[in-house]
Amino acid sequence: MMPNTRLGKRSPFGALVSPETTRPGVVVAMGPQGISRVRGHSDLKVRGNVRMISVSSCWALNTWLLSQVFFQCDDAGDPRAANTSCGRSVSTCIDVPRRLGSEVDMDELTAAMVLSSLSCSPPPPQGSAHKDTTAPLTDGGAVELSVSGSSGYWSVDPKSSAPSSPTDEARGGSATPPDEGLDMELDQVLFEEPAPRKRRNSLKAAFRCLWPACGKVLTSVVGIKRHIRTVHLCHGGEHERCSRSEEDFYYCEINQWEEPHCQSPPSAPPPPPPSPPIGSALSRSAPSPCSSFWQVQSEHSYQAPPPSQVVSQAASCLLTAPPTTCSRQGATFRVRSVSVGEQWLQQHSAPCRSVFLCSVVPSVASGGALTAVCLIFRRIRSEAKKCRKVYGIEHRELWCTACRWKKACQRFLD
DNA sequence: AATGCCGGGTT
DNA sequence: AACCCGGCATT
Repeated sequence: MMPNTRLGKRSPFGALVSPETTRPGVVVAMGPQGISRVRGHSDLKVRGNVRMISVSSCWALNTWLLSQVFFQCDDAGDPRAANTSCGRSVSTCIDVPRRLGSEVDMDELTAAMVLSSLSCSPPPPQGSAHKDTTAPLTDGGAVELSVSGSSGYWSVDPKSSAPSSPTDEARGGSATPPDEGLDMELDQVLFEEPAPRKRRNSLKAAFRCLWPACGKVLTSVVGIKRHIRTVHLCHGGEHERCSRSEEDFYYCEINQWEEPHCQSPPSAPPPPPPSPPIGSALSRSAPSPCSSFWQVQSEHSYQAPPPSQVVSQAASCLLTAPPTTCSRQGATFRVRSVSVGEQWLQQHSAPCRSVFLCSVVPSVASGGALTAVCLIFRRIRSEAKKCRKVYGIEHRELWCTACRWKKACQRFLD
C-alpha cells in the first residue's frame, strides 16, 4: 500500500514515498502483497508482490512492470468496459501474479535488466503469432497501453482510442481469446515500440562506473558489475557491504550519442573530471557524473559550491527519462537541480536517508493515463544539531546565514 | 510545539 | 544577490 508519507514542497513531484525504500536505485512500486490502488485511479488496482525492483532505467522498469501484468475481466469495475458489448473482456485491473517460490531465485534486478536488454533486441519476426492473434485493444473502449521507451513512461488510458494500424483493423473481426490477444498486444507494445529500438540499435551501448574518480567504461553489464563489485564494493574487508545488486547503483548505461549530454549546458562552465568536491566529506561515496543533464547549480551562494566544483548527476544516471520528458507528459516538474544534487550528496553520506523510486502516477494532461515517474528524492531531517539548536533562538546572530534565512543549514551539515 | 527548510516574495 | 517568511514535513 502506498504510504501516507507526503513529500514536502521540496519534492519535485509531490508523490507518495514508501518508507520501504531506503536506498537509491530501489524501486517500490507496490506493497509487499495485496492490492494497491494507483493514485487517481480508484478503479485501477495492482495486485501482488511488486516491490524492490532495481532498475537502471525507467525503460527497464516499464518493461518489467508491463511484462508482469495481465488484465483480467472486471467489467463491473469499469463503466467504459461495461458499455462495450464486444466479446473482449478487458479491464483496468492489473493483476500481478505473486512470485512462486521457485521464482524467487530470479533476481528482479536481473529480470529488469534482461527486459531492458530485450528492448534493444531486434523486433520479433512479423507474421507468426502476432498476426494471428493480435486484435485491436481499443475495440469498444478497451485499455490502451502506450509505451515510450525513450521517455521512459507508460500509460494506461482507457479513454483514448488507440490508433490502429490497417493490419490491426483488418484483424479486428477475428475471433481471438481475449487474454491471448491482449498478451500479444502487450508484446507488441513492449517490444515493437520503434523509438527505443531504433535509437538503441543505432548506438553502441556502454556502461560507465559512477564510482567517484573512476569513470571506467565497459561494454557489458556483467563487466561493469564485476568491476564495481570487485574494485569498489568488495575490497578491504567490506564484504558485508557486498550485497548482490548493489553494484547496480554505481553504473549507468551510456551511449555514444549521450556523450554530449555529459557536458554542461552551454552557458555553464564545463564540469570537472569526476572527483569528489574538495572539503566535502559528504561526497565520498557520491558517484561521479555521467550521461545526464542534471547539473547541480547553486541557487544561493550559501548553499553549494559553484557548478565547477560540484556536479552531481548520478541521480539521473539511473534514468533514461529526463525531466523534460516527464514534463512533456503533462506533469510539470520543477527541476531544481540544486536540491537533487545537494540532497544526493548529503543522503549518500548518511545511509538509508534517501528515497529513489519509480512509481506510477496519473498524468493529468494525458487524460489520467498512468505515467511512470522516475525520480524522487527526499531529504530526511538530519539528526545533526543545527544553528537554531546549538545557539538557540536568542542567539540568532550566531546562526549561519542559511539558518537565518530559514534555508538548509550550511554550518552543521548532515 | 519545536525544528528544518523549501519555495517564493521583497528589497 | 541578499534577505525574509509562509507553510509544510518531521520530530
